Parts: sequence; C-alpha cells; structure tokens
Amino acid sequence: MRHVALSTVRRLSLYLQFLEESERAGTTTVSSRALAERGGATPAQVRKDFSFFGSFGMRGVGYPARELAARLRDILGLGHRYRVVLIGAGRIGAALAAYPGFVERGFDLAAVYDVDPAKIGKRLGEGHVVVRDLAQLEADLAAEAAQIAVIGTPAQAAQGIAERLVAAGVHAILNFAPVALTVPPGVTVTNVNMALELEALSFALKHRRA
Amino acid sequence: MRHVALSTVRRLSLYLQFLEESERAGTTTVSSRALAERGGATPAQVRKDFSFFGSFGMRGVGYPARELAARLRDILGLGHRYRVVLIGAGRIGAALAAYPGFVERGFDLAAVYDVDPAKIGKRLGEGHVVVRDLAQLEADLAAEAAQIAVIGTPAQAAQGIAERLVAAGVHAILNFAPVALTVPPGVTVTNVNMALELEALSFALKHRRA
DNA sequence: GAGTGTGAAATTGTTCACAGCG
DNA sequence: CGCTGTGAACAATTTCACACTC
Repeated sequence: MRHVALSTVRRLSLYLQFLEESERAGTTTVSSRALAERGGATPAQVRKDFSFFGSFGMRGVGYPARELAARLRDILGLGHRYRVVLIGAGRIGAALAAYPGFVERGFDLAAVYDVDPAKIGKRLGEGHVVVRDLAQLEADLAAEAAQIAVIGTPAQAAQGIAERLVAAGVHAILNFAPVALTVPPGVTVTNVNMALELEALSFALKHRRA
Repeated sequence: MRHVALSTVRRLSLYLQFLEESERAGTTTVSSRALAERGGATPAQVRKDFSFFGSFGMRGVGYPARELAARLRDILGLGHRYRVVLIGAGRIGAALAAYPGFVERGFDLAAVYDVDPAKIGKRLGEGHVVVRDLAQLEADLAAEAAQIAVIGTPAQAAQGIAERLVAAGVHAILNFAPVALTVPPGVTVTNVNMALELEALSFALKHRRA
C-alpha cells in the first residue's frame, strides 16, 4: 500500500456511511457512480480511491455492498472500540459527550478532565461521566491507556495539553482549539474549527460570482 | 484577484485568529515566520497566501499586525454581521446556539426551525431563541432574508432542506449532516462531520509508522 | 454491454530561490 | 542586512481514456 492522501481517507469514510445506509435499505450491489454521487466525487475518483487498497469490484456489475463495507471498516481501523479521553468540560465537551454517533461508531468516552474546581466531580452534561481533575491525567493514562484524545480547551492551553498527552502515549488528537498544534512525527492531529468554517462561508459569499 | 484555493482561505482565517491575539498582546509587527508557526504553514506559504490579494508587508520588517488583521477581515468578508438560520433544534443546534464565538465573530442566530411539535415554541438550550415550525421557513425568509443556513438535521432530511433553503435565496450552508449535498453553482456548502474526523484518526492510528 | 482497474495526462497546490525594497 | 513578493520548479491530486473482465 503506497501513500494515501488524507482526502482519499475522508472520502472512504463517506462511502462507508453511504454503504451502511444502502445495506439497511437492502441494496446488495453499488456502482462507483452511486458512491460518487453520495461522496461528492466522480466515479473515476471512487475507483481510484479503492485501487490504493486492492480491487474489490466486479467488472460490469459494481461492488458488493456488504463486502465493500466490511473492507472499508477494516481499512479505516474500525474493527474494535477506542478509548477516548476529553480535556475540557465546556460546551464542546458536553456536545460531544451527548453525541450518539460517537459511541455508535466505536468511540467510548472513558474520562473527562478540567481544571475548574466548580466542574470537577460533577457529571458532564446529561451523561454519566464524572469530570476529573486534570492533574490526574498522567496517572490515569498510565493505569489505562487511551488511543484518542479530544482537546476542547481554550486556545492558550491547547499546546501544553497536547504535549502532556503525547508524553502520556496518545497518538491521535481531535483538536477543537483554534491553534495549529505542534506534535512529533507519528502523532496525528485533526482540527475542527467552527469559526474557520463560518469565515470560509463568509469569504465565499463575499466573492461569489453567478 | 485570480482564483484562490480553499486551503488558502482556511489559512487566512487562522492567521487572523493569531493576529487578533497578537494585537491584544500589544504586538505591532509580525513576520511570515511567526504567522506560519501558528497557521501550520511555511513562511513562503504565508507570503504566497497574501500575494493573491496584494502586498501589505514591509520588506525587511514584516507585517503591521493591526493593518493586516483589518485587511484579512475585509478579504474574508467579516465587515458586517450575518443573519444565520438553523434547521434542526437537536444537539448540534443547541451547542451551536450556545457557542459564544459564533456571535462574537459577527454571526447572529436569527431563527431556529424544527418539525417536532414537542420542540416548537420552546427556547433552544439556554438561549433566548424560540424554535419555530419548519413550515414557516419560506415565509420567514421572504420577510427577512438570511445569508447563511446551518443544517443540523438527520441525514435523510438534509438534501430536501438544502433545496428549500436554496429556493428561498440562501447561498451559504454549513452542513452537519453526513451527506454530500447537491446544490446549484453559486451556492457554497461547508461540511462538518464528526464521525468522519474520528474515522480519519482511526485510519492514522491503524497505519501509523514510527 | 456495462462498469471496474489503472497507467498517463492534466490540473491544482506547495515549495524553492532569488530579486527587490525598506 | 532582513524579510517580503513572486515567477519558476516541483509535488501531489484529480481527471481521462481505455484495456480488461464478468
């Protein structure tokens, strides 16, 4: 398997979401055309995306929905559950903890941390996870590792938190703070930045033609 | 101004977030190197990004923080406030309505819609916006236009909602539903898909080397 | 015939390297 | 002298076109 672009991985995830719906609807075979429509791609791009990992279609027919979905789940590493820790028991954290798709797709919120004494010891949102003192982070991760961490703290705290997480053995970070985190090779950071998305829309509106 | 890549626009937004912090800290001049560090780019890329819009630096010195920020706000179309409508008074909607950065950056939540009679007439989250019947959407938009719509509905409803919004004159959609929406040219859609982000991290963990 | 699989071409985006200016 | 501005070189990604197989 040679190097695969991030954009390809993101499309695979969309194809999988579509396949799971198709399966529920009873569809057994899908074409690259149908997948493209849903994934915002072209048929050729769909086939190219799959070709990085092998060939699982039937010429003249299409792809077997069930097998393709299983193959994509395997490629995306969704074969098991992940332990996720959340840093920052604010709005983002509460929304995430309440998000059902999170646990549905194999991501279990193992612990939540904050520095605010008013929050520590309380439950997060309507969930059942109790907020812990951030000081416990290292000890907790040493006792029971987490594969993924979510940073939902203010921007100025984010880099420091990231460093502590990396030192404690976390290799994947979902970052909601509006900073580009600096991490060593082998650690992956994915950013979600709502202000940025809105500003991209604002730009599009301002420079719209047609 | 020739065509500008979306990736450039997104970086401009990050640079702006950094500049606003620098201004608060009293910094008057910033270099492409400092901006690059924060924006996850290289100094050359920062300069290139700006070059699409003109040249506002001082050779040998750097960029005047205050003026550059003003210029970026102008480029991004942040000179005025936007009226935003939200479709779907669920978790995503509540989180968004409560997000302070939203209103801080010029985006005013004008109305929220849902089809659930149990939600209509109630306030959204702890906010002061009352949930309206989705049937009112067209009449409301005709009376008072909105520039941006946020779709926070289940996937199967999203495409239909998008079509109604476009027909009602909305040109920018922030889509939280896990579907690639089909819209006519001139309409911009930005997708936020949490499951996809998590799956991209899962992929990175599975195929990690080093 | 219909739709996949894939090198090769075209396009898009990033990095380089250096001229130009304060 | 330092740092910006930018065409040119390079790299990555997407699209094309067609051979291939069911």
